[in-house]
Amino acid sequence: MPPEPRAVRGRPRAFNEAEVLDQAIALFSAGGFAAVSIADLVAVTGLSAGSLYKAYRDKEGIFAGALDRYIAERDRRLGDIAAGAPGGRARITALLRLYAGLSQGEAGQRGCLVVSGITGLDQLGATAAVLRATLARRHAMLAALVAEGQRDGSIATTEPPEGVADLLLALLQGMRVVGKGGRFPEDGEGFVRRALRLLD
Amino acid sequence: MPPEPRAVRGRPRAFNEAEVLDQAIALFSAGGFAAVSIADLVAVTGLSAGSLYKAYRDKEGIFAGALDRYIAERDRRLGDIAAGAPGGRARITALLRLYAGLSQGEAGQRGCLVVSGITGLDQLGATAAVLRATLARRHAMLAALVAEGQRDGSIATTEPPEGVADLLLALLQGMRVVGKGGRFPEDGEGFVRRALRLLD
DNA sequence: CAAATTAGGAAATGAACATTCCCTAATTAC
DNA sequence: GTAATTAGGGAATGTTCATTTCCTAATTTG
Repeated sequence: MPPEPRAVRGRPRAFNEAEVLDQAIALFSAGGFAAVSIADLVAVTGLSAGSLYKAYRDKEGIFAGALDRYIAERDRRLGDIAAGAPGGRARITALLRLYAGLSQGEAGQRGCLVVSGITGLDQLGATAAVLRATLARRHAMLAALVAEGQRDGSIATTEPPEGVADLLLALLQGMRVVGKGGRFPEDGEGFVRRALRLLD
Repeated sequence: MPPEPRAVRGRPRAFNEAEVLDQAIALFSAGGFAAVSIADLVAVTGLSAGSLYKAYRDKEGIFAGALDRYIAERDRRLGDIAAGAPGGRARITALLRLYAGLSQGEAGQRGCLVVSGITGLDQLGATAAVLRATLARRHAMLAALVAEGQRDGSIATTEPPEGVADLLLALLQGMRVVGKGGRFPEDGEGFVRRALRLLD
C-alpha cells in the first residue's frame, strides 16, 4: 500500500528529498549543528538558500528533517538486525557488530548525528526532545533484548534488564565518540566478544 | 619549588587566567567549538575581545588553553583516584565512580570538553592532535590498570589489557554522551557494579 | 484557458561573527 | 627618569551568517 502517486496543488518538488537529507546528515554528523552553515548546505545540495528555507522553514528545520531520516533509517536497520538473529544474546551481538562497523576507520570519523546532536543539545529547540526520545527508545529496545535473552536462557546475568541496557547504551554511544576520534580498534570482533561479558 | 614570583618585562596580566579558562571550559563543554562566539567569551569572562586575542592569539587558541587546563585537571584527578585505591580492580572501580558522578544530573548536562571537542574535530587545526592524544593516553592508562589487576589477581579476565581498555574507554566517553542527554541513571553504583563484569 | 497554489532561485538585508588597530596603562631595564 | 615592553580595551573592519523578499516557473482546479 504505497501512498497515492500524488495529487497536491502547485508546482511539485524538483529535488530528491532523500538525497538532500542524506547530504545534510553527512554535514551535521561530521560537525554538529552549529558548525554547518546554510552556505555549506547550499554547496553540497546544489539547492538555493531560498529553496531550502521554503522546504524546511529554517536551519533547525533542516536539521530536524535530517535527524528524522537518520533515526528512521537507523531504527529500521536495528530492527532488521535484531529480527534476523535468533535469541536475545545473538541479537545484541549483531547490534554491537553493526556499531563496531559504524565506528571503525573512515566511517567512524564521519561521525554520528545523534552524538553530535546531543553535544549541541542546547542550541536546539523542539528538536532536542527528539534526540532525548531517541536515547530513551534505544534504551528501551536494549532492555527488551536483554529481558528476552534472560527468558530464553542466552543471557545469564540476573541484573535488571534496564540496568544492563544503561551500560549497553553508553557503550554504543561511546564507540561512536572513540570512532570519531579515529581510535576505534581494528579488531571489531574482539571488541564485541569482550563487550558480551556484560551479559554474563 | 614554586616558580620564581616573576620577572617578566612589561605590564603584568591583570586577569585570573585559571578563572577565565574555567569559564571557557564551561562554554565549550556545553556547546562545542563552533557554538561558542567571542562575544560569548567576552560576556562570561568580562575581558575585552582585544585582551582575549592578545593572550590567546585566536579562537582556537582560547579553546586550546581551555583544553590544556581541562586535561591537566582531569588527569590529575584520575591519577589521584587511581593512586588512592588498592589494586587494579579497585582503581578502575574508583574511576568509573568518578565518571558516573560527572555524568549524572545537571553536571552531566553541562557536557564534557573532550567529547564536544572530538565531535568538532574537523573544525580544529593543531588542537585536534591534542584531543586524539588524550584518547590515546586515557586508553594507555586504562590498559595499565587492567594489566595491574591481572597481575595482582583482582581482575580475572585473560583478555589482553588493551582490548579491555578499548571497552572501558568507549564506556567512559559514552557515559558522558548519555549524561549530556540527561539520561544517565540515578543509580550510579549499580551502573558501576554492572560495568565491572567487563573485568571478569 | 484562467485562477490558485506551490516550488526554485537570485539578490537583498541586517545581525553576528572573528579578527585587527590603536591608543592608553603598568611594569621592567638601564 | 626614560626607553622598552607587554597588557587592556574600545572601536573599527571586512566577512560570513541566517533569513527574507520578490520574481519566475510548474503544476492542479475549475
